[in-house]
Amino acid sequence: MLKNFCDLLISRGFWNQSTDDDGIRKLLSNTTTGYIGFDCTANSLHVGSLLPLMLLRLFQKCGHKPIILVGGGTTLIGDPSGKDETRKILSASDINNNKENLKKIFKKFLSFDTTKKNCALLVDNYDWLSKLELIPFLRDTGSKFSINKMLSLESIKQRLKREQHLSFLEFNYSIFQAYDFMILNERYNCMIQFGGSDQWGNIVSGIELVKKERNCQVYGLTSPLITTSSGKKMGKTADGAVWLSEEKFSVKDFWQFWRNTSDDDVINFLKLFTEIEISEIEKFKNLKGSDLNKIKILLANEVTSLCHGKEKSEKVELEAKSILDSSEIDSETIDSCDQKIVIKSKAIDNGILLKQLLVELKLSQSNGQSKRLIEQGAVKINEKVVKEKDMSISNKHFIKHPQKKNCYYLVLYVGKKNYGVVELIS
RNA sequence: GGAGGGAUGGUAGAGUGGUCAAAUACAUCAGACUGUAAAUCUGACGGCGUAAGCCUACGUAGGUUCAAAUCCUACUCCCUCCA
Repeated sequence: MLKNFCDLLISRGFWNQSTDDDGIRKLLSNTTTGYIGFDCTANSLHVGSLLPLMLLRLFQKCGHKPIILVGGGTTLIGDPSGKDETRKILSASDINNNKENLKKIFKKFLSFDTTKKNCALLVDNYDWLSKLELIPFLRDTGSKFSINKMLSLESIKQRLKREQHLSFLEFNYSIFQAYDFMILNERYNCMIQFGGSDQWGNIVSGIELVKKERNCQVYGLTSPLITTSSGKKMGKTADGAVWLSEEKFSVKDFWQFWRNTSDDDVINFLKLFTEIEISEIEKFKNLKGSDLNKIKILLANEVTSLCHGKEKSEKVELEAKSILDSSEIDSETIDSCDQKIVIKSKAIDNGILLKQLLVELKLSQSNGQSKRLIEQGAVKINEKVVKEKDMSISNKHFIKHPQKKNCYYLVLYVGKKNYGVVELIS
């Protein structure tokens, strides 16, 4: 059992705003139940959702009971919070599929071991939202909401102010979220809701509803929205999000994502996304330059282990080392490289164009791009920069595999971090 | 129901008959410097082709024209305002 949850949250940077500081401290001095809602708009979560996951994990470690609510019902509506545009409405089967995939991720962070009293619980608001009937719902619950108040919710206000479209469907979102809280309170005695700071309005609505409807004081706590030091929303790269599931984002890239954290974020990220003791992290605070750079490896290892398992994390760390630090690539890296093709030596008797090879290895999108990359000095064959854009590769470029007999290979680099292996068989 | 505005490359956003593969910015990619960071500087940034060049692209389908992102017609979608 860990120490006080509140202090833990504050010291690690999870605490943004609460509805009642003292009340929450008091509540959390005994074991209690809390929840966070997740949309299932995608079939995986990205690093943006890592923060709430870590928060729930801590919550559970402190002995409390976490509930994960997946928004099977609310996803049919779409939350206007923090969005300029109407969200896409998904089909029920998509949502179901997404839900299944999300479960796999949750299991990595929370214990669902039912023999324990505080095992995590996964619920879907579709279970109750889908059963609602409009007229009774409007009478019982709708009457508790004031339009005047709803219009002043930040998420709604923003949309109206900018004269952006807001459908009635979306307008109802916060009512449903409030209703969720009420149901969870009723069924599981759920006392606190967590969420990102953009969820504040929705959380408060829920608290008010529970108060009115069930005469019970519940609480809310938000965590800050994490932006990188350069002010961008975290976890969005150019190609899209940094996903937590391997199928959508390779472990290698995931590790690299954390490895490349900018200096100013390292300490924060260690606090938020790893379980390294805070006292330990404090020691890193004064590090600069290459010393700080080394800490990023620790960060990458920790987060990757948590999300993908220690084994995979260690493997990619090793891989990273061998690509960059040594001129010789170890045999394991050659064998396990994701970007690898095997060709028959006969097939290249007359040579094969380097630019085509790059495309086949997915190191380049097109021959044209290959050419440009070569011209810019980005392409290396076995560590040697090649600038001849129409170069042809033949048997003589291949080198002997350090262990396997009769096996020849070739390593192609594009830039410093991307590489692919071509294996030659007779 | 009525009136108006709009749809351009990953995004934002110029362009309103030929010089447009389409300004500019951001993003991205590569190179240099470093520490696999940030900042900065340099270059690239539709496809095919060694190249000349060819092909495909400005919401969709037609049309006018020697020539269309640009003009006309129909359609689809989006937005705003009034009721």
